[in-house]
Amino acid sequence: MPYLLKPVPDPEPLDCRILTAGLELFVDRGYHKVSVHDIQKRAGVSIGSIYNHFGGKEGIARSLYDHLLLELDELIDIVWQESQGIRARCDNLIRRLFEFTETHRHMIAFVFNAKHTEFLSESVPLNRTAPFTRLAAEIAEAIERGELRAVSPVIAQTLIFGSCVRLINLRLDGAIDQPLLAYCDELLEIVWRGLDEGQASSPA
Amino acid sequence: MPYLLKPVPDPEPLDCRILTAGLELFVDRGYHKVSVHDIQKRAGVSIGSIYNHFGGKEGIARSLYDHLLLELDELIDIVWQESQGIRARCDNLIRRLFEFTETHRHMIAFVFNAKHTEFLSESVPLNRTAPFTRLAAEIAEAIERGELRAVSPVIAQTLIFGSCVRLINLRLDGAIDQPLLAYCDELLEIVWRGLDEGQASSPA
DNA sequence: GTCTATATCCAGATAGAC
DNA sequence: GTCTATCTGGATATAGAC
Repeated sequence: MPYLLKPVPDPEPLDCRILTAGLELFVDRGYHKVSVHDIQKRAGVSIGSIYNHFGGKEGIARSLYDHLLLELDELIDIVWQESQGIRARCDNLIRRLFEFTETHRHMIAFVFNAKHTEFLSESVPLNRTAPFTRLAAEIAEAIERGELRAVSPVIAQTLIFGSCVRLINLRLDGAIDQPLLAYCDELLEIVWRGLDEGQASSPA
Repeated sequence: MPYLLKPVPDPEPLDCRILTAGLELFVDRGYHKVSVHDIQKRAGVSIGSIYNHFGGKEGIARSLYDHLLLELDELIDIVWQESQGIRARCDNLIRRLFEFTETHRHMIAFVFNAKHTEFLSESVPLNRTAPFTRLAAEIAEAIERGELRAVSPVIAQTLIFGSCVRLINLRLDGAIDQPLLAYCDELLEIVWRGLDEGQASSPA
């Protein structure tokens, strides 16, 4: 199982191998161009095992989706404990996401660079999942508290995380050559310049 | 043929019916969940005709992609003639894109809300197509001329069009209830506040 | 639980009449 | 050029041995 936050256990169990194989193939080729046989082959297990564990291709994708969203939620927990104030917290989170984009490419790509509604029947769209609604709520509350300018929450969310996700997309699509961290400070400075209460300043 | 800028001819020719049917089905169900038979049925033509005109399903998608990008490029022509200065031009363009999102949903969705690399073999990724590289170049030049703050071009592009595209995505995914025009002024004000040379001001 | 071999289905593509 | 009928490949899913 592809862990974003925890180390992978050593003699990797069968279901982890299946998930890892699926993740890599889905991201590299696109979900619809991957067959169960491809996954079976790469994972080094039989078709029977795949159907036993996950019930088929979509089951693998759904398991990956659920798992990675859970890890994202845990990441937010960590970040929210580490930092205080909406700005520092968002900075921290975005910086980590940019890092993970380089170090855990497949996982970030599966979450941010795929259209899940096209292969997960009845899946909640990404922006209604727990981590995303949570971030949306945090930003809305920060606006109410006066930590950010009094703008529409949806606009603030778009500016802050939309631009972050957009950069991740561009990087994963090969449109940006440098690691995203190279742009992190600049991006955040501009975003907060647009959204900060008070005038454009940049306290760390 | 689904025209973004011109009216549709009245006794709609056969190849237009095919393209329109394909566009609607691709957007509503997702490319991979549409069969040539579905398109044939909805367009009211035979399979043979589809293969004659477009060579198959992918041919339809490619034709749509090429055509819509061309129309987007023409739209930029129009906008660039109508307005002067990077800010007014971007405002104008974004406003029109937001309008089209309401009035020409399928076309906007096909261009901005689909992963073309997943079904068009060897297709240029969206951000390397003519209209997008053109916009990127315009922004980079505006920065050089001093019309915008001296930031990395890729960041400025992300802020301006990334946030615009992101809002379109959210709207098309049903995450935003109001027409995007309701947010247009607010979005642009914040974006330019972050990017304008001189201090945050808002000349119409 | 894991495997191989096999069945079933359906999408993409073609052939050939009109 | 347009149509119907048909072929073929490949994917999902299952059956049944081990």
